[in-house]
Amino acid sequence: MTAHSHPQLTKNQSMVFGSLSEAGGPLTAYAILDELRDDGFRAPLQVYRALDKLVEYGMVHRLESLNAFVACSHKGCSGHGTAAFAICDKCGDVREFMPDEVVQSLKAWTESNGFALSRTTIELRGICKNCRKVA
Amino acid sequence: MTAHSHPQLTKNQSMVFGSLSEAGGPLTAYAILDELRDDGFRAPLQVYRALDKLVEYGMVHRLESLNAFVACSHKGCSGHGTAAFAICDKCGDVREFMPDEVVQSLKAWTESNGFALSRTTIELRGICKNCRKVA
DNA sequence: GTATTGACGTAATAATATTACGTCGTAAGC
DNA sequence: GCTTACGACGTAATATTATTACGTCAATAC
Ligand SMILES: [Zn+2]
Ligand SMILES: [Zn+2]
Ligand SMILES: [Zn+2]
Ligand SMILES: [Zn+2]
Repeated sequence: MTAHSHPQLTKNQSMVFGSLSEAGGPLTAYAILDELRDDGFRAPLQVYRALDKLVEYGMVHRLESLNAFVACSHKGCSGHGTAAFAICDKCGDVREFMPDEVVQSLKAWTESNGFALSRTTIELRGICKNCRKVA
Repeated sequence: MTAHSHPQLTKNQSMVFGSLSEAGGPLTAYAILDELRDDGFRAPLQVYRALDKLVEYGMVHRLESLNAFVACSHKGCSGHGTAAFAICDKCGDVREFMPDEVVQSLKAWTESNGFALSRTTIELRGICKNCRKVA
């Protein structure tokens, strides 16, 4: 499997990914479980196992500050560099973006400090443009 | 209270802050609770309430990717700009730094996207310099 | 003095995540 | 063919993290 092909998903992985894609926003593991109960899901572990793989494949991102998961906004994506997330505390909207400069700058820090980087979390909390207008 | 003075801490807040300072690294809320049982702490809420205030005062930071808390490494600090954290997955060491360029760059993004930023999480996971030497 | 406020104590519960153990199907290895 | 190894799965139990609810108390504001 190359960096730009989808791995073959199992049934459970497909269903979890489908659930997240349809949602169009972040869901917690237990919210996904509830969505999929009618499809035969019975236990959290079924969800967590699928999520582990989907995150590994780069198709789903974990939002640490929400304890939630979101489908990658890059459609058909099977992995890309570090992403950042702007999370609206009012409407829950999540906007994924690729902050290249930021990543470069952090990389420079890790290199000059001998830190072997494996994973980066960048999450911005605040109020999105839309919600500010409504205010 | 100014941006650079310590607020007067309550007894519980002092104890929680003391516990975190002594630890010299991240602790979960329940680890703090265990530390403080001999001092009369009985329930999680006592810890969470103190942590809420300490985080508000900028004396303690929450590490989202660990669900843990760490005393600000800037001694006597009562609040500063956005910090970043390099977390070693081997030894658990946490290094706090101020990535000014990164913060500037993220700020630029928020401004050009109409996002009203309130809080920023930047956490790097990997292996620290020391642990790489030992390997 | 009374009302408001903020910190506190305690119990109960909710929400998130993992460990443990057994099953099944498939693909190698021989 | 037989066996072994592996990965995904099902289920139950449990661990870990966080919040809600409700009452007390002391300090301050009016
Ligand atoms: Zn993505
Ligand atoms: Zn919004
Ligand atoms: Zn700090
Ligand atoms: Zn280390």
